[in-house]
Amino acid sequence: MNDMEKTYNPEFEQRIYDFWLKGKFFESHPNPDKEPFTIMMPPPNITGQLHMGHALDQTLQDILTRFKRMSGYETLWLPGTDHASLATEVKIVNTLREQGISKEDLGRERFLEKAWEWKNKYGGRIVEQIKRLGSSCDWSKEAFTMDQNCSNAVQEAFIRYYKKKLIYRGDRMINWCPRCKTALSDAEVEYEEQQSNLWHYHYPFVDGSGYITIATTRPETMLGDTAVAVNPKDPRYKDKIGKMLKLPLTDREIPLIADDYCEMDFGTGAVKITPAHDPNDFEIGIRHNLPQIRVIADDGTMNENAGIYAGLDRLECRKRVVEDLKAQGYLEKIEPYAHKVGTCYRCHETVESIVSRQWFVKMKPLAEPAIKAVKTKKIEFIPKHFEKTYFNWMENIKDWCISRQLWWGHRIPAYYCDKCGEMYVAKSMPTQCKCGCTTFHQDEDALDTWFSSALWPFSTLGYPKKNKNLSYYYPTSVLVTGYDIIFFWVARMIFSGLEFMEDVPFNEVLIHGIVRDEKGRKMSKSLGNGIDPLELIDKYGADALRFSLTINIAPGSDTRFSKEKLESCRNFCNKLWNASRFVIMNIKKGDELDVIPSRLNVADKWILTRLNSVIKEVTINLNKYDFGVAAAKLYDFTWSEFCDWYIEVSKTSLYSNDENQRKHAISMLTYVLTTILKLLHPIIPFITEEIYSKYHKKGDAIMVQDWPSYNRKYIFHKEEKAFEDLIELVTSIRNTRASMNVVPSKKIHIQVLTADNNLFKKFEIYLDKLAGVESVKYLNSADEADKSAVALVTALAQVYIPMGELVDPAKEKERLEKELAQAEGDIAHSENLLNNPSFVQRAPQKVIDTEKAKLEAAQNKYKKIKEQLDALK
RNA sequence: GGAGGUUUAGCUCAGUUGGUCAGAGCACUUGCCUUACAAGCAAGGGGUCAUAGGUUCGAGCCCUAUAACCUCCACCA
Repeated sequence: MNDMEKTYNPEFEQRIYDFWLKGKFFESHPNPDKEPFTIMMPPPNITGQLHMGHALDQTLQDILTRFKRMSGYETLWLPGTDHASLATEVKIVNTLREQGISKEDLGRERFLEKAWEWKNKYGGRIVEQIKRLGSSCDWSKEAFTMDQNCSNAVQEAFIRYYKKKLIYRGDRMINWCPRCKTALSDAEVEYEEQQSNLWHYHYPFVDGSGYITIATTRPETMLGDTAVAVNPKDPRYKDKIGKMLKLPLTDREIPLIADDYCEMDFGTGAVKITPAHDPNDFEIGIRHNLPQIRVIADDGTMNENAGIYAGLDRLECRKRVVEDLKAQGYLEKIEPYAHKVGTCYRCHETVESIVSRQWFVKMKPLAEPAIKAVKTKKIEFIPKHFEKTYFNWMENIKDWCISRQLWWGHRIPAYYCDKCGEMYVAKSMPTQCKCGCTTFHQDEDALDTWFSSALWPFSTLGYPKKNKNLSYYYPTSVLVTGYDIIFFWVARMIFSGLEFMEDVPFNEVLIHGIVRDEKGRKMSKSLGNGIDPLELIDKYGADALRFSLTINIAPGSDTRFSKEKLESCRNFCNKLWNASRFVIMNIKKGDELDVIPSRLNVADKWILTRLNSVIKEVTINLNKYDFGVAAAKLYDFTWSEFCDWYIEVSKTSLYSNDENQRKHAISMLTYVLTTILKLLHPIIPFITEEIYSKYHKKGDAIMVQDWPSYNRKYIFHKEEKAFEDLIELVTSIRNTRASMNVVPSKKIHIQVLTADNNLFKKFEIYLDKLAGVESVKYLNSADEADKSAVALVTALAQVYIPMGELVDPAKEKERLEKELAQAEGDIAHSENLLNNPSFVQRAPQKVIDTEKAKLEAAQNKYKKIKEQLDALK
């Protein structure tokens, strides 16, 4: 029966995963008799490599999925990947560049062929890596944001938005990445603090009446200035408003205008206005009807409007402009200044604000119901405080720029007449324009990746086609993700779901933190502090990694990864392995397994009561997504109660000559072990499945067993207390042995004075194994005790251990006095409370009762210790 | 400039509606190859729960300030 190795070795994980796949245990089908439980996996980028963030995200989702599956839900965890428009395109462009090819050389179609080639070759990597974690998702439904389903959904959504006038095309201020050469949404810009300068220089009035000094962080944009603005109330400039200024380094003249936007106390109070390259200036430009002069080209160099500076990179131009201003006497001072600069979230190049013709989603009408859905608790964030983050973003949202100057992605379904330029938004190219022309060209741009991700909860289920999956699984149950993509993704799924499905995409959003390194730093490529989960799995096993990511985490907070924690979890697996190995090696043919015998001893009743309590707590905590607590409870129960005490105690039965006792012990041990394995399964699926298979029918899978339920029938509070008293007694004896340096092999004899000899006799058989007690002599009174014995006072009994010369009366007296003092302290504490009238009046009866019981116990103990002390004298 | 979070043992973190809540793992000390496990067993040391007030019969837990650190959002040139 026992082919288990002595040390836990997770090499069986691959075999177990194959077993699950073969059994189709992960697959889900709409079942009207069951309630669905659905999770949509946040699709990792096809360019991605598994990192610790994925590992955490996957583990939590898998725990939920496995838990709900065992709890009787029709469980679907739908996996997939994201085409990651920008990230993938950059990757392919780089690969091509190494071969000396540019994407323009290749042309759109050939480029896309290459991209699909790349996707087919590498896009599955991350999926294989996810499988190594043990994720129990339904691979038969695996989706990709650019597969037919999702593309249909994207087209449908775009067209419906457009018809409702929620998508429009226009010239707006957008964020432009000069390296990626595409527009970016506001969410895709990351702000980084940079050390820069505030350059002060002046613009002279045309009429020769002096000059006005402005301060800027971006001198090169002055070439596109079309005004200088001051606050209308600013006394310094009040009478000069409307006058014309000469723009240095150019031959242009610009007006001095008044706008409330200008703060009087910042810089010089005067702001140069560049409507084509700054979002605020853009607004001011519109208010004052100023011309927009673009001076920066798409590639980040200065364009023809920059005169002699044309062709220079914008940063080079900055230097030259400053030099020239200085040479011509305009520059006044340069002040060091730290400010935040927007950078591209992919390549971290400084983004430029540029006025450009792009596609936008009108956000206000969409945000409103999305806010309401959370306010009315149709969607709940866990932890709740993330709702504030969500509201803050949604309430201040601006229109979403969705067009990208990329090829890899969903091409915008807009077509333009070759002759008159009339635009048609449709699923396919129109055949005839109203001008009569029959040739068209499609919009060159692709959509923001997040446009398709936003549809994920229903596009993966076949939307826009009405079908069984969609109606059964939507809305999904819970979305599990990190707080870093609340804006990118969660918020957008919410308004998209409400818009197209007329229902929320999920009922709950479980937000978890990020995995940091042992110093608390974010893991990042640039820091080089990333840890490869695959290496950890190779060395310690996926179960150990999963457990280490689960135990003691608090919802929503970041967690630090440490090797020590991982090792302790691996050790736990080893412990579980060996405890199981022990139980299994004692199973004999014909033994009844996994059943609770009809007659139970005190130890059985204790472990069953404890087990029931653990079932209850683990179930409650998993239901409220408190994985850290659930894992910790299981860790403690398995190790400190089942292994340390119950198994130890049951050895007495297993090794006895009484075959009935052995059978009884095996039934109980397998029952408790199997229950533990089930409870642990969602967290550490591989090892629990492997162990389960060792003593169950071939093909039986623990992953589809029923979740253990709390059973009131097996709650025995009296025996629970009695066994805990035994633990106290044994610990007390061990403590004495240790402090007296009695080697474990040396047996001792004890004398016992107890109120319940029968109860103690039930425990007597354990004492040899647990405390090295060879014989017990029952006393009728303390007087009969050996006078030179060490005396222990416990709830169960007074125990006298004759130690012969080993006992130093002085030391023994000291020990007893210490215990006496402690008992005195306890008594004083309780008495204080109970003598306090307001406590007795206001505290609940339950609290008062326990306090009274405490007092009584302490008084008892005090009395007995006192007797010992007196006897010593 | 707003918003949120964190602060508990040497380290990493748990502490559910205020009433055995002062805990776990690792580290540390001591003794053990006790026939499941040295990735182990047993015993132990170690914390004014950031600071100062307040509410309460009772406060890591609730309230108010303060400090330190972290994160997100925001157009101050």
